[in-house]
Amino acid sequence: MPELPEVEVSRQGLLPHLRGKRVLAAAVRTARLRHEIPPELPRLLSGLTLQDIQRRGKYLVFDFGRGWLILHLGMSGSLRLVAPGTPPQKHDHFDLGFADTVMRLRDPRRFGTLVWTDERPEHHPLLAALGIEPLSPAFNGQWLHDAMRKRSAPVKPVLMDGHLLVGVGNIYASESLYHAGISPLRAANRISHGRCDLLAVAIRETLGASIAAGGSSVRDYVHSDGGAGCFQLSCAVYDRDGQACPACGTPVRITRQAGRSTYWCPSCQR
DNA sequence: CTGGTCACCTGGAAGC
DNA sequence: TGCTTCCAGGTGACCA
Repeated sequence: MPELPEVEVSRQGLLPHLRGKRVLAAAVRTARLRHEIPPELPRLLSGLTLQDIQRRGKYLVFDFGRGWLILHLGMSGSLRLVAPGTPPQKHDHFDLGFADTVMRLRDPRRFGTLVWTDERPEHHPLLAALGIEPLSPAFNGQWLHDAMRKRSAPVKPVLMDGHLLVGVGNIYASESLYHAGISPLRAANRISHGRCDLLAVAIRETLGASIAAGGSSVRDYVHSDGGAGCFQLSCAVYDRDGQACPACGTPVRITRQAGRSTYWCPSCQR
């Protein structure tokens, strides 16, 4: 499920409930995620106080001052807060237990990741090679134009390359290109400066609007079933194959790129 | 280096 | 109803 907005909404929803609290117990029920959850994790976490929760790309970093828990939700992961004693359900793989609440990780497809590090997390192999944050001030059209200069692949899969920029997954790649009026089939290095400016703005605004939409229901998101809250923003083209483009009415087209579905308006996007 | 394909895993929807 | 097939919001290993 999660692209950058969903991860950020989770972070914002969890932080006020967990910051400054001490871990009473942690439990690993299923160790075999994408990377094996270290068996000693409960022992390492017990007694530590959660200082902060940061986000890097689609990763959450739980800062315990002298160690960091790095978490990725994969395709199907979600975090929720449940009352202590709540029986785990199928696919509830990990608990981080505090005195008054339990943060529970559910991930049916088990593409998620949960690792511990003693070193600065930005040096961890999972995070060290990540690209620029699209919501940071340094990300703009000029940066994008430079970064894509040597990329002759279609722009859509290039936008999804986490080594270039983080957080733009399959949904927001399609949506951002639509809002910028750029065809997903266009070679990344054949987009003008001016259109890179438009694209950078579209990426930032698409992500930002989605965070804002999810953020308004953050409490529901973490406290209820954990699934729905942040997907209220309707998409213009994503998952709308054959439906009318909101701007011109042309049927939205679906194309396969690098194994992923791309949705776009062949009339508005050139 | 770059770009495309595939595997990892489960579950829901669609097709027969 | 029940079986089969396809698809899903991520990532990195592997190959040409």
